[in-house]
This record gives sequence, C-alpha cells and structure tokens, in this order.
Amino acid sequence: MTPDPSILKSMRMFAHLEADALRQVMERGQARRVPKGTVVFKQGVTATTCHALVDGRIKILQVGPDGQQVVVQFVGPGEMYGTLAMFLSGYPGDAVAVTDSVEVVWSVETMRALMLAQPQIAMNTLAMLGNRLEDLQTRIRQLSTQRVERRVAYALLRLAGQAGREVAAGVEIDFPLTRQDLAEMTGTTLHTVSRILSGWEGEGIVAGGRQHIVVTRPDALVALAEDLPVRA
Amino acid sequence: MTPDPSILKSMRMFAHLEADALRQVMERGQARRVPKGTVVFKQGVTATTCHALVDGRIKILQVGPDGQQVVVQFVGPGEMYGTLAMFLSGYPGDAVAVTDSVEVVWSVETMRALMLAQPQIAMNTLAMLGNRLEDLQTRIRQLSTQRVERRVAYALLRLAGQAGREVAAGVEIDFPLTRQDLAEMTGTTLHTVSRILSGWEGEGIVAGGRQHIVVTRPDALVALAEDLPVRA
DNA sequence: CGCGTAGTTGAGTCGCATCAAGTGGAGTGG
DNA sequence: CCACTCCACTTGATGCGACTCAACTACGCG
Repeated sequence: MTPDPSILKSMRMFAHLEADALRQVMERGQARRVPKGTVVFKQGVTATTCHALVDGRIKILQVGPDGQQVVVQFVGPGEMYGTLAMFLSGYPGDAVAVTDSVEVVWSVETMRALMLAQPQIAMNTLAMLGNRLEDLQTRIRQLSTQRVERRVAYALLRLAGQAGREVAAGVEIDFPLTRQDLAEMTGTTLHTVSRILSGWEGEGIVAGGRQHIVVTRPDALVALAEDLPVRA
Repeated sequence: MTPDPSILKSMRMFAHLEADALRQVMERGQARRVPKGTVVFKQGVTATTCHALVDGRIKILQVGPDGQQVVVQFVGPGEMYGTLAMFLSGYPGDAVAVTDSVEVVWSVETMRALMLAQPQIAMNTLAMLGNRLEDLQTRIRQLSTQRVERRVAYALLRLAGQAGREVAAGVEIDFPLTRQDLAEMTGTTLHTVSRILSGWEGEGIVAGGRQHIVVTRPDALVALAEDLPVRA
C-alpha cells in the first residue's frame, strides 16, 4: 500500500539519475503516512533518517536554550528534509506535520551509500543546500535591516508562492498557518503580526480567518515587501 | 613561487582522500597572493572559481537592493569559500581580503570534475555546508529573539575562538575589525556597538583601539552571551 | 601637518515588545 | 443539540531598547 512514490522522479535531489539508479533509490526507501501533529524528528537527536515529503506539509522549527522558537521553513511535497543532519551531530530542528502527510524515509547509512555510489545525488544535495543557504542569508539580511511589516509581507509572498492555491478571491495559503507561525518566521510577536494583518485586511490586501490566510492583492504585498509606494 | 599549499592536506574539504587523489587536487589548483582590500569576487556574478584560503583573512558580505550590508562570515586559513556558488546562479556575496592573503583557486569545472571523480570531496563539502547552515540558523534565532548586547557578545566570542591570538592581556582578534563590521555581523548600528564596547571597556571585559579588539575577560563575555549573571 | 576614516557620546524619537483584557469560532462532551 | 472550554486571534495602553540625528575627537597615513 505504498502511496505512489513516483514523485521522487521529479525531485531535484534525484535529478539526472539513470533509470535503474533511480529505481534502486526508490526501492531502498520506506513510504509511510504521517498524521497531522506528528513529530517526525526532534532537534539534537542523532540523525538516523532522511526524509522526502510526498504529500502534505511539514514545519521545521528551531528552539533555543530558553525555549524561544523560530520557524526555519515549511516543507512541501517533493522536498527533502532532515538530510542535513546526516552531516551534523544531530537534527538541526524539530519537524512537525502541520497537515496529514505522506513521506518516504531512508536510513542515513543507506543514503550515504547511495551518495557515494551515485555522486550525482550528492551534487544535487549540494545544490539544494546551496539554495537553502542563500535563502537563510537573505533572511538574515532582512532581519538585520528591515522593518517588521516588510518582513511579514515578504514571508507571506514566499508562502503564497510555494504553498499558494488560486481561489476566486486571490491566492490562498493551502495549509493551516497561525499568526504565531508567521511571527516565528519573521522574528516578531504574534501581536505585531495580528496588528499588521488587521491593517492589511482593512486595506483589502489580505483576507483571513483562523489559521487561514488569502492574499487578495499580491501586487500590494510586493510593493510593501520592496518598499515601493502602494498605489490604491 | 607557490606558497606552501600543503595546508590543503589538513582541510576538511579534502579529508579522507587517498594520497594521489589529494596530489591531483593540489596540482589542479592555482596558488596566488591577494593583497589587502582586493575584491576576490562580487555578489551575483556567475561563478567561475572556487577558493581555499591558505593565509590571511577574507570577509564575505551580502548587500541588499538598497545597499544595506551584512557580514556573512570571516574566512580564515584552511577554509573554503565561494564553493557554494558552483551550485547557484552567482556568488551569494562579495569577498574582500581584510589582510594580505594567500589562496588557492580552482575553476568551477575542475572542482566539479574532482567531485564527481571523488565523491568524498562532495560529501566533505556537504558536511561543511551543513555546519554553515546550522550556524546561519542559530544566527537567525538570535536575531529574532535576543537583545543586541547578547548578540555582540556572542559574535565577539566566536571571533575570539576562530581568529583569537593569546596575548598577555587576554585574547586578541588577529585581524582589523571595525565597529561597523561588528554591527553588520550582529544586525545593529556602529553607534550601538560603540556604546556597548565602551561599556564593556569600563568594566574591564574588553580593551581595544582602532580596528583592534582584545577580550580580557572571556568568562564575562560568555556570561553575557548566555544571559547569566556576570560576577565581578 | 592635514585630511580622511574610525570611533565616541549626547539628545530625541519611535517601532515594537510587553503587559493586559477581552472576543469569537471550533471542537467536545453531556 | 446545546453549553462549555479551549485556543487563535484582536486590540488597547505603556515602556523602553535601539535607531536616528548630530557634533565632536583622535588616530594613522600620505
């Protein structure tokens, strides 16, 4: 009853692989369902697994010594996660399913063997991590230099891009997202996020409800994110 | 007159390599001197080179669309830089020599070929990038949740750890470091950094001069970075 | 010796965190 | 089916950390 893992074929991690190499990769992974709320792995724990998300949405978050949380990323279908930990002392964050999800799991040893046998996999992983790194650098720059409102606008746009579903009213974020999540993505408090969203709602830029946001005027959000004048 | 590149042997990037594989790597790289102030590569430019620092110190910084700068890292002897760009559309930041330096350069194609021939190099690179990523995540958490003073304390401690030289008075940062640099590392302004350092100087925690800092009481700095009570 | 660049320090302001109530919808159990 | 209870969210009031603006000092280099 393995859910269709043919999605692996289209994953960046396994791009440019021969058909039989790819088959080998698929055979050595285990597909499994992950109900909403499941903690897939915990920060700091020695890594034993590598994951590919087939369906659903996983939240990766980092907790500091004093319990402060930061949302590192939201993982969507077709993306790998927990791969990084292969090369570190432990998982660099917690992974939690925010919707019912399906994933494929490999053991770290298996993945390491696959990488040595198929250097292309290691190269692809490098490319992915490279993008992640670039991304984190951008976030650092934004946290260092930009106002909260801009950062929230940017975060929402990214989410709309990678998890947006077109609806009549605009683009809807297709998984449950709290103000707290948004706050933890942008380095602020849920209070401030709430105020900002209320403001935008008044201007007709977004609409939303509980754990649910629709971007109705992406153009206005882009203007905010880039600090251009918003035209009515 | 290539400066001794035997330092490559001890680099993480080339760990676990056979002697002749290592020789090949060395042969295919070009050693060269980099005077202080040289811009080794510019952000956004398509990457053509990979670099290993043999001696000196390189500053990597990212500039935003509005000219705001962030110091991403200081590279020391034995570290790679500009490697990431192999997998991206362009260099993710500017690299500037902050002291007279010596580096080894490979072309991107060469390095790519080396990696495919020696998957271990790709694996080592992955491990390095993993650490960098972890590091950036920590920085993001700190920027999101911690006060400026703590972040500056942490930044100074890291610098002392990776570029510190023991002197009579304590640990000295062994390359020219401005308050502006420190500000760009910690997401604040040079004014605030200056005030903080002045305060610490009054308490005998650091001493410094123009582009020059000595940590005299690392323990006190650790206490500040971890938010413990500082004991006199 | 003079200019430029790094650093210092004060005063004022404000963005946002913090503290503090309160509202309303979703899910639960009687 | 309704009441109860969370939990996400909203909104006001207040305070302060740190940014901004503005001089001024002094070290180092040419």
